[in-house]
Amino acid sequence: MGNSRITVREIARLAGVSVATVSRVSNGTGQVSADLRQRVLDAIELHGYRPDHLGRALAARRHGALGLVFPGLSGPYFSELIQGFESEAVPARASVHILCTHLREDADAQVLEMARRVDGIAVMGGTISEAVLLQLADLVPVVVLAGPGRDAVPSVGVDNCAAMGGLTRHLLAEHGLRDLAFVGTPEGSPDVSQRWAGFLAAHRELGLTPPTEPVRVSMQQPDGVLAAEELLRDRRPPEAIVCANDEVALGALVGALGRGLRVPQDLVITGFDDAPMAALVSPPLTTVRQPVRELAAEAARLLLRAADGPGAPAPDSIVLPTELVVRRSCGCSTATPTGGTGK
Amino acid sequence: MGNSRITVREIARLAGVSVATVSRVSNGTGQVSADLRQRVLDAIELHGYRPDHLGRALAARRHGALGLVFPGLSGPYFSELIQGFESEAVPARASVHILCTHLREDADAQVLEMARRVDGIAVMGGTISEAVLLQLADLVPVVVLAGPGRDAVPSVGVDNCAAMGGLTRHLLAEHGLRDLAFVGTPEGSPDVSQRWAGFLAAHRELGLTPPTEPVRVSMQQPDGVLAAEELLRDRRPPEAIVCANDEVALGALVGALGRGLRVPQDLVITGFDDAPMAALVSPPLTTVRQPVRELAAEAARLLLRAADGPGAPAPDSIVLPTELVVRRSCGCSTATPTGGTGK
DNA sequence: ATGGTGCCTGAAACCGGTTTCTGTTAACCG
DNA sequence: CGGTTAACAGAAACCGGTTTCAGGCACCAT
Repeated sequence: MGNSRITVREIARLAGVSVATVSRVSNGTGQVSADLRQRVLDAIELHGYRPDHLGRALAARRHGALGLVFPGLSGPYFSELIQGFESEAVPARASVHILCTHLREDADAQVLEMARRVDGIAVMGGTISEAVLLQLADLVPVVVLAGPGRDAVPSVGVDNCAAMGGLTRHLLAEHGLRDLAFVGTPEGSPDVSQRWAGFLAAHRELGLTPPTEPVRVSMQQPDGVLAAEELLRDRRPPEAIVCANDEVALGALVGALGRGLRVPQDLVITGFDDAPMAALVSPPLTTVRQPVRELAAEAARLLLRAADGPGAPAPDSIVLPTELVVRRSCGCSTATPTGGTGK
Repeated sequence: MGNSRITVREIARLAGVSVATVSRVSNGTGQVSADLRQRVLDAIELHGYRPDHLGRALAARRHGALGLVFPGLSGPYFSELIQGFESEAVPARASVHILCTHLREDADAQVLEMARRVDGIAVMGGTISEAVLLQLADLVPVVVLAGPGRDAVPSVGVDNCAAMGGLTRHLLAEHGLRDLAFVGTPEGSPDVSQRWAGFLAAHRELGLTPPTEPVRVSMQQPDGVLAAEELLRDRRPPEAIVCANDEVALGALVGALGRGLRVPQDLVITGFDDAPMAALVSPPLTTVRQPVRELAAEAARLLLRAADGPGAPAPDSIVLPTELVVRRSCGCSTATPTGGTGK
């Protein structure tokens, strides 16, 4: 490991100035004569001085870091999320702490612990209890990602209910399908809960009877395979499988193809998210595009702003638009006009 | 946002003791009489005092955080990696900073910046240049994950070359296949590079001629679909597609099934990693199991130890064993004896 | 010459903890 | 009872920066 740390006082001594002057030069704040500035810069350069992050953070009472909390990361969704978040955080010189609670029991304690190390936290909806969320919001600016906000906690998300409603209507009205299964666990996250609600609402709007229960599985690709097997083993399989996200849909697709079924002729499958794979599988997946990156970027922006000015940061909730992406897995032959479901 | 911060001095004043005593109580260090201890604990409890992380970190000259750097996160591999890393870091009360360089140009600067905020960094092999790696190692303990170490930089990984050699031999010798394609970009990461080397070596051992070039694609599922299409469009498609990881293999499988081919009768496909999906698709994927979680956990342990005692931390490199997992996608009818390829 | 103004500069206080060092007190021992 | 020792408590220094505050100085107008 390298040379021991060099401090401001060290540089000050070497340049024959005060620490205040060194600080002013290294931050570009305040006025310093050209002469001294150069002496200081030379000393800094010569000894490779870099101000210590901790000292600086302590003085500024600011960590220069944002936190991101979600249940567990898997799949393209979280990848996009993190990238969107970083795209805002990094230019603001804030590092990103990630915590996946992954159903651990001590998740609450860990989130609270994180609150003491960052300037703001974005929490995926449904990750922590409401009580802890409020407790958290009392410590540090918080925004809920893809979930409902609270009084003092703004949220960033999309209108899942409307989006899934649009997709479901497409299947019911334009394709005349009647026997739809929904795969996903509404209790698992607000996202899925709203999508299930939209699925039900679309049925009722058209005077149809939706299935009473969703097929409850977790949200990853392997779970889609399992769901497909469960549904197709049935003596009376559904006409369509409406999946709560693309990953499950891809799993279902693999499961269906593996059983020798043709999609969409024998079975219609739809997803949600418009992951990169969705366009590439055959048949390409009908789904709903969600601006995940923008969602996360928006959350980061909100947090940075709140961390900057503690003055009435207007905890508005933000809803970004989605877009129905019609491809072939629903039975459409070619790209039909895709309708935006914004807000 | 909550009440303004309470400090040690505040608690000390309220409890009628010195700050030293408060510190001793809140850390459990040193001796404090039962009387004073109780007074302090009461004050702490009453005002909900939690020592400030920055102040503490500054005094300890230690961030209480580890960094994890990789090119970009996608798929189950990184998910496992992060979880393994966290499984060691969190109990040690260290938070995890994540940086995905994702081919950004300023990646070097960002990694260096991260070095000033953490006590140690694990870098995925091939993420940053060797020069920067050495520079980094001069600032903070570093370990290379899944890639070659340097003199002063220990590494944690598996013997990819031997593992892929074993898999390739299985296809060549036991299944009598002759025309194998390799999908993956050796230049992209040390991992793939070694797997390609193992693929070539197995051919030569058996006196066979390997293909001269791999099919160069990126390592995600959509890329596997593309690779399959490219290979199968050929007038003389290969007998088997050996993929550099499971994600690409799953993509290839989807691509092949989508074209109406039967696996393994018409085409053999193998993966690498043993992702959860690998066992669930049909046919289940023959692959190599890598202890990703343990790899990451080992890296975290190494870093924590190095951060603790700067005294000669023995930068040993660690190689964990892999296991050939034979399933049906290679043509084996049932689970045959699986041979461990350890070290 | 005098007073006012603005630019630089450095001493010192501050951020919020930990730790050393010194001093007091009580216990224990011969 | 005198002396050594251990336990305990607090003042002050320290970690490495930033920022306030006051002073010195040159320049200008009166």
